[in-house]
Amino acid sequence: MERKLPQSGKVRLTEVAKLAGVSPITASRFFRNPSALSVSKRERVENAARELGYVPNLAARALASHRSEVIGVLIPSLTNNVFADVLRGIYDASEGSRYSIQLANTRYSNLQEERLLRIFHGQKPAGLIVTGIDQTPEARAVMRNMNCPIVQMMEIGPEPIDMMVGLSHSDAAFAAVKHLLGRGYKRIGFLGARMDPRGQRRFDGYRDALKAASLFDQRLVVTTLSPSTVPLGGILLSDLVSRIPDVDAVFCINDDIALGALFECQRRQIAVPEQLAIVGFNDLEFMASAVPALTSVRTNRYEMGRKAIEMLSAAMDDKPPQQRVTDLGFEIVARASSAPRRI
Amino acid sequence: MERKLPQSGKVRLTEVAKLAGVSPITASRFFRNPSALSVSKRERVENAARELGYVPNLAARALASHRSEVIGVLIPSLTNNVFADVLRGIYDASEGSRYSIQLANTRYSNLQEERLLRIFHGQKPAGLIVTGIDQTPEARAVMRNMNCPIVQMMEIGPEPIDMMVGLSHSDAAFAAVKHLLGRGYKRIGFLGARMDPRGQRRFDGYRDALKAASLFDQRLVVTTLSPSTVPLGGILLSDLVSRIPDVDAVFCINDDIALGALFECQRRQIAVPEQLAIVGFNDLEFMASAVPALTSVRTNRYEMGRKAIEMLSAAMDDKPPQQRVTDLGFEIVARASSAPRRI
DNA sequence: AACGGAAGTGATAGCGCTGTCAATAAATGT
DNA sequence: ACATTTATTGACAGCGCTATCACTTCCGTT
Repeated sequence: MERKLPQSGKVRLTEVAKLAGVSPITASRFFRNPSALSVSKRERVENAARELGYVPNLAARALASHRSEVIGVLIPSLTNNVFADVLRGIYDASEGSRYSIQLANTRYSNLQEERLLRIFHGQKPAGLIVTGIDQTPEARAVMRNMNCPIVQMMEIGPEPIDMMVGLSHSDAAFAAVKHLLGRGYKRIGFLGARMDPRGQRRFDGYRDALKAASLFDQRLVVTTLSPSTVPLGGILLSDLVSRIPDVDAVFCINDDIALGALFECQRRQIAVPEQLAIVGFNDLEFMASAVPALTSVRTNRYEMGRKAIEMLSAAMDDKPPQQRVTDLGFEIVARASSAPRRI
Repeated sequence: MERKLPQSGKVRLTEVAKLAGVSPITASRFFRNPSALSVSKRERVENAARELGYVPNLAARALASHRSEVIGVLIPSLTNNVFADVLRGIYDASEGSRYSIQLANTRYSNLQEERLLRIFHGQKPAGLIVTGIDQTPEARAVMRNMNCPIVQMMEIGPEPIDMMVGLSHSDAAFAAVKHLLGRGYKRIGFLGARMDPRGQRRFDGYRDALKAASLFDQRLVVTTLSPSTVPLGGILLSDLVSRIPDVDAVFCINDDIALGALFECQRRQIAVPEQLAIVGFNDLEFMASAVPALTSVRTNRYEMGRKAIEMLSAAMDDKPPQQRVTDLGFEIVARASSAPRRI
């Protein structure tokens, strides 16, 4: 905790330059753009840096160069498995680049999001990743002021702030329900929790698919604003089957709810899929293992994280943007829990 | 992306000071330690800062003060549910403080950990949180050089680098296996994946408990270095029951493996717990929902994250350390999957 | 041979803030 | 009334790095 003593092992760029026999600025260039150096100096600096164990002072770099090498990432939840995969993609892709990730949790709150954006704004990040497409006008205003490339991820929609990578949750839900309809199910319930914007859009897809088949019935919809958990899936299912005994399938807003619903069926001796088909959303790893294996909608979450960073990197390096909106799509992974209905 | 033009809204501390009619250093003090100012100047600076929308330049601050307000956090995995809870605790506790979290993923690699520590070292973090207690001597050397408070979390053990918060995984595993023994199970298998240090320690607890009862049998142990997943739990269980048909219980290295094992039992029509008891580790939310509900070892992960930040904060504010090592303990949550053995 | 231009290098001057210590004003004690 | 703290404030000097521009080669051209 002492700060007065000169740190023993402190190695500055100047030391590296001295050992390499070049000026500090040349040593600096080695780290920014090695190809600008002659081969001989490049090697000399490289060796000197290694020998001394030089670690650049990022604060000094940021101060002198007027830009931090930070990518801000705003996600609504740290608990939700879905974001674990996205974050892994983000961290993997950012590794090796000179950018570091600054993560913040909005907790599904627009106000929190605005607050965090203002904080990021002061840090002059090199890039920004936000979740979803429902930022408030105030939040959008802050972002436009930030003067850095921005990726909205998880979802795609109209009016990107800058760039987008994700999928259409309503299309995906629509396809999942179509799948159930195609397998002969007619009384298809909806189990929803949290009901954040993406959840809402999944509901929209569900509703539209059923309306198109003239099979929509509001009584089949069970939702809550509580966060999604596996136990909650059981509760929602209980509510549905006790009210509507003839329901023959459920589309769950995500896999946790689907798993909870499956367990509840096991508990109530409801045969899946003979008496009730189950479809989830996201295709987490456990879906394939469950008994019966659970149908789900695969989303490319890891890829989404990677792509977000790639799009940002390209923009930060002033590369021409390939496309502002990347649709990573989805895939209905049909498993036993939605086998074709007999009878 | 333009950097040549003077940023329009750039407000420096100097501007704030000028508007407030004080020297820059006084304005600076307002942000570090407002109580050092007279009431009148304090108000003047506060108003000036608000009026101009001043946002401090963190890079300049870090450079001048020789310390960043960053807490580095090293975790081995972003996918593992366990860390989601810990991270939530960390982010929740750090919110509102002036510290920001810098997260990095070691991927269960000591080399990565060393590399990341060196990077952090260059950033002069205000504090550091690392996972586990098995840092290499090199990593420990870097940390000792870092001149900031450090918390090792998840586990406790001898020779803390600085502070520790966690639990004894061997004690917890020992207790879990004792629980099974107490319920009348005798041929207790071990399903292990990843086998990171904490997994190893859980195995140690398992082995010691069985050896104490003279029931240890190496053939009951099935492990792999592959990462834990739910499907893998099924594979491990298959291996075990096909080789050792008379196994009557399994202690799983974590809940994902336990869930996979349960599904495999359902698939093979092995009655749980009548033919095979199952115990997991961590008590993730789904354990209580499963059919039958799965016994597990509850660990206080969220609390662990919070506590790590609290310990760091206290140390960073030069508060006297309460205790260097905090044992958050564990609790055996007995559920149907380890009901007392009949017969 | 003289020239323009590219490639490589270095000198200078800060970036915006805070540590340090000196200076002043106010408060206290004798 | 005087000396001596104590509370406030300011001047100065950098933190470690890089933007900028100027300078030196060393080419290939005409």
